[in-house]
Amino acid sequence: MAQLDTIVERNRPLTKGDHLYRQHDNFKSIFAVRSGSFKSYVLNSSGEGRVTGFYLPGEIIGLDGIADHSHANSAIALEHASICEIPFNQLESLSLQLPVLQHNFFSIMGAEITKDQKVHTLLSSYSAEQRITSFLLGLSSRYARVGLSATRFNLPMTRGDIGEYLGLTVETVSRLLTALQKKGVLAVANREIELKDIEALKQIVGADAL
Amino acid sequence: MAQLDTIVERNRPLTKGDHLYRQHDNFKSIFAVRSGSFKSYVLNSSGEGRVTGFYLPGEIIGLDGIADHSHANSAIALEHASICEIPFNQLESLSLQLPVLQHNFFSIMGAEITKDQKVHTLLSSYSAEQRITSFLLGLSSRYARVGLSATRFNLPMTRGDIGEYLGLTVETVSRLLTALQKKGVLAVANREIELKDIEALKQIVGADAL
DNA sequence: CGTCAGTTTGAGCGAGCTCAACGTGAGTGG
DNA sequence: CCACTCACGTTGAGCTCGCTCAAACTGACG
Repeated sequence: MAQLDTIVERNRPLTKGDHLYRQHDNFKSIFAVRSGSFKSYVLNSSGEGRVTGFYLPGEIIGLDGIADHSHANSAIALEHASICEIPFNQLESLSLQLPVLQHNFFSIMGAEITKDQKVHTLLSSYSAEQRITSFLLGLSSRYARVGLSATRFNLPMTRGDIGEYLGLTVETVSRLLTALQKKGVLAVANREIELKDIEALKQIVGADAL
Repeated sequence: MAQLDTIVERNRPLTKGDHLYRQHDNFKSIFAVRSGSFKSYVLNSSGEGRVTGFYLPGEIIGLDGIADHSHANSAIALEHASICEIPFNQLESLSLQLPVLQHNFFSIMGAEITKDQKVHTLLSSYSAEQRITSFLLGLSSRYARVGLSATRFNLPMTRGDIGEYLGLTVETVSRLLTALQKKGVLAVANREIELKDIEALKQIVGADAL
């Protein structure tokens, strides 16, 4: 892993609104989020965007460019953030020498595929309430994975971003957050959220959590 | 590529309803579809399934098991089918020796990720009519890729399967196929379909085709 | 302290779902 | 070869969840 370290470039910090790359950009590197958060999105012909993913510390962003050497999404910082840039061709070369690295990278891509398929199920069969709940539980465990609180965290994205990601409107997202708060299972004030009853939230999603 | 050939196992043919693997099965191999077609699906706790993908000749199935060495989906043959089985650990070993193979496999996984993200956009922002249309155009170009007709082909899956995949009910799928037929852009009889006006279909989906 | 993006709340509407009934064709057994 | 069956498909009628449109509120930042 020390060898991986040699090819990683620690880039300058990014600030809210900075693009990491844009749709159709030439693909050169993947990025590991060190701090802060990003969203990826696509623009349709009428100029409106759809959010395709959120990326938190410890997660990998940019895999959408591997297939055809050009990014399918744009990626933008949601707040102050820093990243590690990993040039893809160097990663490939090094993977030929380090079986563990190759194996890990296959796993990372496999995990992305599995995650996307779960989102597919979520979008094709869950109600609005289940989508929001599942989304919040997902954020919770992703924050927990990097040692942050699983019950109290900040939403780095807007209600609109959440809506685009989950296939809902801003209004629906807002209304449901209020409704869940009235149920007492969570408390939300602006971007700050506290999950007060994880078990109840899991029950809303159904036995099969995301 | 001749070396890849040495690790591929050409399995016995499968018939409609045969499982290639089941959810939670230990992951051992990925499969290339040689003929016929498959669907992958997950069962939720209440026993109902959601289709997560369709696999046609020339496509790779089983990538959902790479991440945690266990399949996230079940895969079942929709008709008589044959496959090539590629043991994954052998593929990994060989990839260490053949840079081209490693590169190609990264590309294949990257393509799967890009495809899944397009489905995400489809499910989160398209109307029922756009979903069906986009789905049919997708099938069309996938059949064309292996030398079959892009305008006339058989639907190997049921209306129910299509509905589960697209997040619609059987009734909606059926109604929309009838409606599209009345518009004159396609003709459908049972499983046989003819796309009569590809341009019109693309227009329904919008400028950004899937 | 004004501005503007983001958020909330309300009222009405409609796309797609639910429930129900009927049609159809491929496979099976007599 | 026909009758039966059962999964699959179609069509209709009514309802509901989430969308649309509209208006007001909040807070961050210049």
